[in-house]
Amino acid sequence: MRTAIDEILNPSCATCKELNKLFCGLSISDRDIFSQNKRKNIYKKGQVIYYEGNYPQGLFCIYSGKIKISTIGRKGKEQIVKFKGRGEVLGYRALLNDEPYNATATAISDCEVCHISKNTFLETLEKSKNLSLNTIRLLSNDLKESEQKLINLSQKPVKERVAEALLLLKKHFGLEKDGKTIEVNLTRREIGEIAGITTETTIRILSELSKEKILRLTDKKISIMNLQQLVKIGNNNSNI
Amino acid sequence: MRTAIDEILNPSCATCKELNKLFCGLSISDRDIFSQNKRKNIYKKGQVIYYEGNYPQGLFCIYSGKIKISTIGRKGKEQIVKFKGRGEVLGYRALLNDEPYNATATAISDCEVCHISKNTFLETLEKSKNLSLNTIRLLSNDLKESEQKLINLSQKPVKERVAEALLLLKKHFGLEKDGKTIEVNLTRREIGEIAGITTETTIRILSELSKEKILRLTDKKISIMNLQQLVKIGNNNSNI
DNA sequence: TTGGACTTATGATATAAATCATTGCAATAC
DNA sequence: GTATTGCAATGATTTATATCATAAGTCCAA
Repeated sequence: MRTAIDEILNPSCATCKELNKLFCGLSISDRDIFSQNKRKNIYKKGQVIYYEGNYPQGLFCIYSGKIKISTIGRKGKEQIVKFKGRGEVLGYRALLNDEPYNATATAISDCEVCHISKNTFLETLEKSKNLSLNTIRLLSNDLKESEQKLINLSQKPVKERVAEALLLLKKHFGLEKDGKTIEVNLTRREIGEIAGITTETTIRILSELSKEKILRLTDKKISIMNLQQLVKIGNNNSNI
Repeated sequence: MRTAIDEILNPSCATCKELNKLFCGLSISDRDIFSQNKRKNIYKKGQVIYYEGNYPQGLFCIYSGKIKISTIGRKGKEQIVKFKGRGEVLGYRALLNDEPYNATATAISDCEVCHISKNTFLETLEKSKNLSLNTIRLLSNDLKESEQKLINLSQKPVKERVAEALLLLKKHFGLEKDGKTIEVNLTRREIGEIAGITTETTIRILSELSKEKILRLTDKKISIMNLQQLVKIGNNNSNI
């Protein structure tokens, strides 16, 4: 019988189910298979969950914490591809293609991450209609985001890209109780890595947005004082 | 009974099956359902198969010809996202998400394109394990290409992007019998739209590559005289 | 508590690529 | 046969952003 201690050490996948778009709608028995074949691991801020180029051994599920997915581009410059938070799954693209990861996953806060073995996942995928339909939904949504980002990143000037990066952070991490401050601590360099621009340019754009009263910068925290205007600058189609 | 005329007017999906990654491995009965619920249409070069922003009514399958997928970015500038050829399927991302197309599909040569209705596809997807696993493979492969393109497009200088665009064309459309000339006619503007750069810059880069004896430019045709060098410039990871 | 390693900040300079402008050429229309 | 349009080609100019340089503030470790 499962005790409260068990639940803390290795939480049941049922606990996560509302958060997790991949496993929702799965049968009890399928969820039990996942619960029994996974382990929860701890990653400290800055630690790496998986490295670009390595082969996936399974699927990762975030139980708590925040993770960035990034790759090394030109001249060793890091490019942040996306963020993942509580309840989200990572590493499935590489797992499904049976290919090396093409990006590195790094904890940007302390994290608890479950790991489901490759065989467990792939066998269940073969059996479960719901799981494969959920996977299709997840992938096609990722594809949409990636294709949209492609256009944005290659065609928008830096100010719009920074605005967009901030909106992305807001969408993904939410706001503090004040309803204005983005609930994440990132350096200027990391924000630049989302927008694909240099640190110096990022700093300049941020202070420009601050002078325009669109943002307020306090310590590492960024508060959105004029969301409407920021959205207008980012003029982005979806990340409000 | 199907006659030869039937086959020309509305070819059986069985005919395409080796080419088509989505339908391969499907049961006879599933393939018959597709065969019976589709129509083959003709599109002349330059005609549009579907428009960005419109809702999908079904799935398109290329029986013959070449199609470009593009979107309108900044300042009305067109960005070519990818190409599709014989046997390939298009429009599934939007169909699966039940969202508007986020790009426009245009014939770049005369085409025959089959159309399978939305319901037929989605119902079969619910029923057929093979179809959903194939869909997953297709999507995860698209996702990989899109994520890779993201890094390339945003970080590489124009010369590398042009080299890459040419390699992409070679991969997708192949070479003529001489083993050097790319089997497609595109304007300089269109090549620029693949690489995300202006027409003038494209022309300059192409003539530079021509001076370096890497390319030979004759009329609209582009011949790759030094593939090794072109790959080195594109230093791309996968599109050889 | 001092030194080192980051991070923010800002100015000066360099540079890649866009934009603007012109010309010639080939294909198509009148 | 001439006008018109679209594309290739190239030069001159502009502009956005990267790069280089410096300084001050902050965090952490020894």
